[in-house]
Amino acid sequence: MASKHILVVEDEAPIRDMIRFALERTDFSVAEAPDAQAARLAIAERRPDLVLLDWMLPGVSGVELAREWRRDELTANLPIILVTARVDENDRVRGLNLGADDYVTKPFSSSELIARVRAVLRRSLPGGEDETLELDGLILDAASQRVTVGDTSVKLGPTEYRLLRFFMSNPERVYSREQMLDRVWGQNVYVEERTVDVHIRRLRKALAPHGFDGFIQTVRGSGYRFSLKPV
Amino acid sequence: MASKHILVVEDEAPIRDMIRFALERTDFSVAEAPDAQAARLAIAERRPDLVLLDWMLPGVSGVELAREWRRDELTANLPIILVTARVDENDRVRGLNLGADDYVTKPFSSSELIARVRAVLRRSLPGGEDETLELDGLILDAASQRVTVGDTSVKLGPTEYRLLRFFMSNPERVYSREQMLDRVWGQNVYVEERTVDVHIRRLRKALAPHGFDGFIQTVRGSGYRFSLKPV
DNA sequence: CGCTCTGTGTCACACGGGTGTCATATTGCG
DNA sequence: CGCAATATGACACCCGTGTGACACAGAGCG
Repeated sequence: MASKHILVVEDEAPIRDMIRFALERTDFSVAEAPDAQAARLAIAERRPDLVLLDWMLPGVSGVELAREWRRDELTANLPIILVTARVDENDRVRGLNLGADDYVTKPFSSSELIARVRAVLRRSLPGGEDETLELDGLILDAASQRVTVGDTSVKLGPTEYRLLRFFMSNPERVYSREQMLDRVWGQNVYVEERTVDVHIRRLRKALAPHGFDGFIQTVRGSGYRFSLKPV
Repeated sequence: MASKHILVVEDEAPIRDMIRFALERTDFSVAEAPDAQAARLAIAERRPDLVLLDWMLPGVSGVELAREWRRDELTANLPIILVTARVDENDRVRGLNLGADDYVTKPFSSSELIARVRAVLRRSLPGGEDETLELDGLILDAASQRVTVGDTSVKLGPTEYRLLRFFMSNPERVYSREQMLDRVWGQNVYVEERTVDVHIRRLRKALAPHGFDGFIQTVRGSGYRFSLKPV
């Protein structure tokens, strides 16, 4: 397959070089940007499959940049791995809560970096692009981030959307709450497992008027499953 | 909750004991092997959910063993964590390249070990492989945790499901109540042996409408057996 | 700057079903 | 027949899940 393109946004040249070296050795294609402005240009020029984003940047910080991208429809589901020297737990939580897919703290080994990059890419692969999923009349259009059934649209929050997207990409399969947190919320997030229940309920509630709530099934003691077959 | 089974391949007894202690305290089920040959036997006897493999072993080294497993279709995606005293980055890369899922260097703390074990297990599917077992029309799909016969699905509680899964993975063989408690309930659990009888009955009752209850046979004085041949 | 609105995570509580244990009936074997 | 092992039904407890409410943080807007 064509090698994945990765954008490295990092102001310190030595670290940037180290990352580039590690990535290129593993056969990734790499673009670099020292600051937010350069990063915007780089993205416009060639859309990367993943962004390695330094938390601390001169001028517009990595956090702000990430939030900016998350708001824009075009870049909303661009996989982002935050790179930071901070170890503060609060920062970690904040970073992940704004939608980063993973989090790497300096110093890190190149093998760790590669592993995380691979993991995130692997997860975002199915349906990472503007794929539109359709299951039994339920249509999820990734390009417009919209879910419709027939001609009426289903109103979903961002998390519910990602949850449904995950389910529709992986139907007929049981996932534990932990796995769902990993793949829908992002790796290394610390949120209560029971939070999943709440979002499951919200998703069910949103799907109920259209009769699709039965597809989300509880597997007691294990987790949840998205299935076309009734219980 | 059936605990995960972990095989520890390590020639130095003190280290092996330390690892075993740390794992068992965290409620993992542990098997040990001091060398490659013993490891092969242990895997044949009971397939582990994960292997902790020492790099340096007398005779056939851990690296060779890992490569051997990776070649065999049956063990190709068995999660492996390499344990080693080496810190050379080249070795690390070699280890990961031959398919190890993670890498621990001695000396390591038991908490680090546990963390890595958990992380690797989390990535692999719940219940090990997503194999689907089929015996004479009775289908058990591990991915969706569903049991079907024809197009109707069989309603099972969690314990009955695990029990049936155990039986279908090991048919034509008698197991004592004690063995079944170990493998289905998980070791370190204290429940009455008679409890097995009750769950056997529940499983039979669930399978009866489909005519599969005869497969679960009582072996008086020994235990139970799952067999396609009638008594 | 302050307001509202929306989305999110966490908690408390309710409830239903799963689970283990016992008492009793039944079966198998010497 | 007598004893031991197993089958079965009943039952109480408790864990896992559903659900509503709430606090909090950002975004948008005047």
